[in-house]
Amino acid sequence: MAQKNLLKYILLGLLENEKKTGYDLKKLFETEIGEFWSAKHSQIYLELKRLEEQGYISSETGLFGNKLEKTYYTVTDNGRKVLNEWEETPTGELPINKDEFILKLYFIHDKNDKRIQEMLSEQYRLHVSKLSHLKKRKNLLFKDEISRSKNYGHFLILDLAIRREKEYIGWIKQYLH
Amino acid sequence: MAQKNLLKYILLGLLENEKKTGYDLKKLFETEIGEFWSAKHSQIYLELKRLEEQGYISSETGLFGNKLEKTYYTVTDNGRKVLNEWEETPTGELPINKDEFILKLYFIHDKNDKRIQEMLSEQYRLHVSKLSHLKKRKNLLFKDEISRSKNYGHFLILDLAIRREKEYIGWIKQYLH
DNA sequence: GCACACATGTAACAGGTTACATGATTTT
DNA sequence: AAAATCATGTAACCTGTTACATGTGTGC
Repeated sequence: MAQKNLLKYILLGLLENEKKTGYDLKKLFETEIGEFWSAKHSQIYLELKRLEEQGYISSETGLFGNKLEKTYYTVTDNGRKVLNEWEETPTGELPINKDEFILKLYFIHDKNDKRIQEMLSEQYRLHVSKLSHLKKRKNLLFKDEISRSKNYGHFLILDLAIRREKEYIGWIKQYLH
Repeated sequence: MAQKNLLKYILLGLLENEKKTGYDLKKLFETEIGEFWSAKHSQIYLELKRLEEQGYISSETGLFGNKLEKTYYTVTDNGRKVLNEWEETPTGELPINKDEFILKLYFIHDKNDKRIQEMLSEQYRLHVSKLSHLKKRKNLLFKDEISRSKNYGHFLILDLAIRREKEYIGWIKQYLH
């Protein structure tokens, strides 16, 4: 995936309702966003620079709370415009989920190859652990109806992620003996 | 995803049992492999060159069947070695599935935002169509037990893909009104 | 004869990771 | 005092896409 620059929209989306520093954004990628997107700080800081040059965000540097020097970014009207345009554009074309485990499995031809069971066990561990993590997130963030209504999109994708993990685990169980 | 060079192993894996041309490989990415990986011919031809330089594959150019000039590639012993090493290495770390639709949804906060239903309908169409395609593939390739045993890994991942699409559709239905 | 599939390549560029760098503040 | 976290950046490099480029064989 080398060309669509979706990071741009993620940053605009994250800055939409609240000014944030590059570091704040970086941390979001380690938690919340990390479940469905990744980006390193090096890329984030560069992209922020570029977005500012393009006039989609504006920055404000200074000593906030008299401590470290920070640079806060806010979305401009122009930025809000491109974000909305993106949100309204139909996505089309399902993405290909590049999964190394799937790939390895594809190249194992023999039903009785011992590696299949080893690989399935490893995946079982990983997916059970991921499911547990996702469930905790859901409980933490979306206990009540109000929190769901406030961040409905996030609730929906978390729900999808959980269903997906359950299904994945069901599949593994079917073939793991 | 810019560094693991998994294409290398895909090419080795595809060449393992049968010599193929760059064009043959390209076509595989348009069908079979295309369901879980993508690569353009420009990248394939370059990677083949590199793999040959590194001694993992060898080539044979000529007029096969007295028609077009083609270059066939075969895996060397060295290539087979690195392929096996990769297959035996535990994959670890679940991949992040970068999905633009998921991303857009994440940034829609209001439960009653009309765009949610539009997006869900679009995804419904896409996933129903994908599911139908996958089912056809399964019927075509894995009708009987023998074909399953011969390409068991492929059968497994096709089965997973089908379950995944069904689950995805179930999720959409739950929230689409 | 024309369109399409076969067949192979190169070049420019964009997106993303790793590594290099630096310094302040907070926690142990 | 040391370690961890906060905070921001640059440079080298690799992967992968898009576009450019060229020529042959086959089916209509």
